[in-house]
Parts: sequence; C-alpha cells; structure tokens
Amino acid sequence: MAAPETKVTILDVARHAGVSVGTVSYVLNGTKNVSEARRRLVLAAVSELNYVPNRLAQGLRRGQSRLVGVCLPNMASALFAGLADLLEGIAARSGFEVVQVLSQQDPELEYRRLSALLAHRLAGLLLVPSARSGASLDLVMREGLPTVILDRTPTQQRFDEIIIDNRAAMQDAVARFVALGHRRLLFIVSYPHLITTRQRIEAFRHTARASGLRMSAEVMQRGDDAADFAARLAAQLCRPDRPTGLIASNTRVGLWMIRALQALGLAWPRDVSLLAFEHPDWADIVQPPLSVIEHPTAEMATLAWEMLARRMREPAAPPRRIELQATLVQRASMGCCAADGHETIPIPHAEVEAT
Amino acid sequence: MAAPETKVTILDVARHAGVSVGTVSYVLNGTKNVSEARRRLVLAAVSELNYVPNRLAQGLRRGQSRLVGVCLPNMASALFAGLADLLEGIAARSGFEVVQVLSQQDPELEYRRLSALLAHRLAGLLLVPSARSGASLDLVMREGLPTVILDRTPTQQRFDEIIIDNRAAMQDAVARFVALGHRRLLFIVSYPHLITTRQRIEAFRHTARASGLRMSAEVMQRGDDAADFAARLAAQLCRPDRPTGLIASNTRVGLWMIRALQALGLAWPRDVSLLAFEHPDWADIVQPPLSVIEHPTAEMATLAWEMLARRMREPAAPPRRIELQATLVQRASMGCCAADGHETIPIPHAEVEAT
DNA sequence: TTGTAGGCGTTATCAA
DNA sequence: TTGATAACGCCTACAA
Repeated sequence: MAAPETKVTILDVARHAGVSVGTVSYVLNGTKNVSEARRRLVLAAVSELNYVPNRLAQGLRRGQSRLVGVCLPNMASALFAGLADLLEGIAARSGFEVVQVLSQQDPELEYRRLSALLAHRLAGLLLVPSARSGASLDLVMREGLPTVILDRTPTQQRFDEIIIDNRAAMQDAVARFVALGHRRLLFIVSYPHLITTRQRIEAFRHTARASGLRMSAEVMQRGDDAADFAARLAAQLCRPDRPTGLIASNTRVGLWMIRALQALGLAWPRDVSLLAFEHPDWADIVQPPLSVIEHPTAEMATLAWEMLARRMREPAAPPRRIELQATLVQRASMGCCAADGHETIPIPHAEVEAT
Repeated sequence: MAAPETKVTILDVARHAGVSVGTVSYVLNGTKNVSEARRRLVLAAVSELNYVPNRLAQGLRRGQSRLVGVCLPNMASALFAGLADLLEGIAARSGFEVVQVLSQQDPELEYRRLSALLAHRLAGLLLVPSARSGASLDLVMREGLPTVILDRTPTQQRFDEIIIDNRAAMQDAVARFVALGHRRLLFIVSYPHLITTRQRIEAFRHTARASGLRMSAEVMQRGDDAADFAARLAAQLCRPDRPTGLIASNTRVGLWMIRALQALGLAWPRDVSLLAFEHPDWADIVQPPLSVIEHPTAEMATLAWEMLARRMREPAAPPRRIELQATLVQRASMGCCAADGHETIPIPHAEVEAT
C-alpha cells in the first residue's frame, strides 16, 4: 500500500511475483493465456506495488499513445464548451486522455498546433475545423490519423463527419419568420467563409426567394469592433425598408446583437424580432426570452466518439457522414410583424453609439 | 518537401546528413557544441526530411513528457472555460500540450482521472481542486509532480497557489449592500464545503456582524433541482422579514436565481437586489443588468503558468501563494432598499412554482 | 504455458 | 568535436 518513491516498472512486478516480465504483460493485456495461479500472483504484485504501466513506454512500443486530440475554435462558445465537456467524459471512460487544442479560428495556428500534436502519436483526433483548414486536413490525412470532423463539413468528403443540417435549420427559421408576417430579414454572421455560414446564407437566400413573396434577405458581418457593429446595425435599422427580423449566426453574435439593441434603446419583438443559432445558457433569461436554434450537443459528442472508435478499429473503412437536425425553439423574441413594417422606428441612442 | 509516408526517425536524419545520431540530437537540443559545418548539414537534413522528434521516445528517455495537465471542475462555468482557453494558449506558446481533465466536482472521479494522467509522466499540473480533494492532492504531492493550485486554497499550504481574496470580495459586497440600506441578505451557494464558499460565508457573516447594525445574513443551498430551488427561494422571499439582497456564489447559481425570480414574477432591484460571483458574459444583457464580482481570469492564468514554469525548474523551492483581488462591478441590479423593507412583496406565480 | 531477448526512437555516457 | 552504444519501460516473436 505504501507508495514507492521511485517508479515501479514491469520488471519490479515480475520479480515481486516471481515470474517473468512477459507473463506480467500477458496478464495485464490479456494477450495470452496464463495459468490461474500465476495470474493471481501477478495481480497481487501489481496492486501491492501499485503498479501503473508507463504510457510513454507503452506508446513507444505500440507505435501510438492513448491520447486523443480535441481541436476546437475556442472555449467561449456554448457549443464548443459543451462539446469539450462531453468529449472529455466519454474519452476518459474509454481509457483515453484528451489533449486540448484551440485554433482560435486561425488556420495557421491550427496547423501549427496540430503538427505539434502529431509528434505525440495520437490515437485519434476530433476536429472542428476553422474557416480555411485545407492544410490542416491534408496534414492529418497524410499522417493517416483516425479523425472525425464535427460541425463543419469540408468540401471533399475524405473524413468521417458528424454535422448539422444547416440548410434545414435555416429553412425552418425563415419559414417561421414568414409565418409571422416578416418579409425583410437580416442574417448577422461572424465568419462568412465558414462552410457552416455559407450553407446557412445559401439556404437563407434560397428560402426567401422560393417563398414566392417579395422578400429581402440580407447578410451582415459582425466585425471585430463592438461599437462599430452597433453603429452599422443601427444604420440598417434606421432605413425605411429596415429588416424586421434578425438572425444571429452564433452565441457571440447573439450577445453582441442584444447589447447593440439595448444600447440603441430598442426592444424585441416590438421593434425587431430575434433568433440566434446555438444554444447559449442565457437565452431564456434575457427579456423577452431569445428564440434559438439548438444543436444536439450530447448526440454530436456521443456519435463522434463512436465514429472515432470505429475508425481506430478499421482505419480503411469508407468515410461516413452523419447529419443531425437542429431544433428551433421559438420564444417571445419572435413576434408578429406589425403592419407591413414600413414605418420607421425611433432610435433614441443611435447617435451616441454611431461615434 | 514531400512528406514521407513512414515516420522519419533521428537515424534517417543522421544517415541523410552523414553524421551520427548523437550529433543530430546535440544540434536539435543544443546540448553540446557541434561544428558549424555539421550543424548546417543536420539542419538541412531535418528540414528536408521534415523530421519531427517522437515525443513518446523523448519522454521515455527523459523521464517526462511535454504534457501539462489542466484539471478543472467543468466547462460550464465562465471562470473555468476562460481559464481553459487562456491556459491552452500559454502552454502552447511554451511548447507544451494541455491534457484536459474535468472532475465534475467529484473527488473520486478527480482522483481516478489524475491517477490516469500520471501514467503519462506529465511535466506539470494546473489544478482547481474539488471540494474534498485531499486524496488527489496527496497523490500529486507523493509523485512530486510540479503543481499549481488555482482558485481554491487547500488547508495545508503544500503547493504553489494562485487564489482570490474571497474575504475581501465578500466584505466589499456586504458593504455595498449596507450602503444602499439593505439589512437582510441571503447568500446562495452550491457547494458549501468548498473552501472558497466557506471563506465567503465566513466573511459574509462576519462583515454583517461587524457592521454594528441589526443585520441578518443567511445562507441557502442551491440544490440540484431547479423547481425545488425556486420554491425554496420563494418561501424565503414571502416571509415578512425577507432578504432584500441576494448574492449568488457563481455563474450557475446566478442563472438559476434569475430564472427563479422571473418565474416568480419578481423584478430587481424593485423587489430584491442582486449580485453574483464570477463574470458570466450575459451579466450585462439581463435587464436590469446584473452586478458581478469579477475574477481576474487573465492574470490568474498568466501568473499560474509562471509559477508552474518556475516550479518545473526548481522543484524544491518553497511553495508560494499569490492572492489576487476580485472586482465588484456594480450595476442596476443593486438598488436602494425601499423603506425598511419590511413590507411583503406579492409573488404572483409562487404557488405554481412551489409544487 | 512460460521465459528470453530484441527493438520502438531518444538522450547521454564514454571513448576516440 | 564526434561516433558508437547503453539505457528508458514496454510488448511480443520466438524458443523452451
């Protein structure tokens, strides 16, 4: 029971049990049949000496570690933080450790970080790619690293993927707005080049066009400066043909959008209706509560791990893609469009913010 | 430039450069002087073959990996998610990888997860301990693993620590409430046994007593059931001597608190004033905006890493403790206490929620 | 069924 | 300054 100061090795166990190192290894890995008597001896020695196999040596010998990379854009988004939380738990229960990498949406950084990871001989990789991650993908493909891509599907399908049906989600979103009488919508995005965003924009425009109504469906970028964003949003909302419905492309955009509206002294759904992608935990406590498009995070994590486990077993299997549906949770932030919405709205603080 | 399919080793580099493996190693690690001519040869071969040292072999030989453990309770709290984000970046810039472990506030799980980590021969550990993590701490101490403890100080000071002055923070909080005329406060906590919580409770009661006023300072547990929590909170707020100021011990509690108040049809600061520890990103968008006690996350992360780096260099140095100040950001959620606050408030939905 | 020994890729010691 | 070589701890083919 006493914990030995210096590291106990498989050789110590072997000696203590009066068997050879081979036997110890066989018992621990179940690689070969070992007589019950010696099995007991070995296990007794193991627990007595408190032996834990050195993962470094194991990995070197086996050619790979028990490490799984989890590469996400950041930890600030509810979606990514949720995935990180879930994946760590699942990986741990399967005997793997998660090594965490954040790309900060920067393809260069992502590439460098992934290269560094590879030197650790990962057993697998779970990746939410950044906008231009061609090089990163080539890298892991070249290395033959078992990889599952989450949330964002690359143009080529070379990997296992677990993604969201962004088109359907957006189609539903537009349909709901239309049903409430809205005809002019604004989609606010942060990374227009992201495939996720592109799919949503496409569906946004297409659904509006296909409605057969006289609709306008515009797209606006968030940018990196909150004050500037507020000013630009104000400009949009001052126009006589202003949008009556706003859709935010993620948690962060949703937050900025709400801050901007509050700074402008606007209320929802009175002045404008709101909807946000992803599922921030604060969505139901802003007043009125925010409608959201919820990602099935738990399901994504579970399925991603299953895919990765299978890929690790069968590296050559053809790539699979699983597409999950997001759920629109409609709350009070979406209201009926007053009249035809062509009256302008007063923006008390617009000038203050526009500086 | 062409990426070789099979892994290139130090031996390949040596052969390609026409030198011995030792020389390559010396050049790469700067361990010994190597003539300029051979140095060039080696570096050329390295870049030509695209050689990256195998971390597993390196670690085995050196006796430790380039992995640093980061053990946090979860990813749902703004504080922990922020720390995870920052620490990953800092570690990466120092050439380390972060292996992520979540204890979910469970000491057993924490212990198991840390044991598993140790087999990877970590270079260091950054740890936010759970409530009863004596065993975990003994474990890492026994192993002699360079460790820095964040946010929660254990009773014994055996480790480097970077913590928050919870007493001062709470003292300030109570003082502000008192200045606004409040005399009856309720502190809502989730983990009463956490040292952080205990320190805050102590300061909470002490400051109230030391004010010399007739104050009541009560503590309430959040529990695990939201409906039950709302009911209990309602019960508190129905009493004629109800609290007029509520303090939430963290992000999650703050969220539950606000949900409960909204469900009860109460408004702040009209019916009750609010303050929350930690700094959720939604604090300024709830209406009226929530006052918070903000942790200096970035500073915590930076200093923690510096401490760890120093501890890795000098394992035997005496343990240090750095205490940082939290900042109370007062917003509209804290208002003056109306009259003596002894009038009861109507709770429209109390019965619905109390089921 | 069990033991022996070679090798995974590095680093570091010891000669040259 | 450089090269050969012995570990590091583990797994596994091979021999017994």
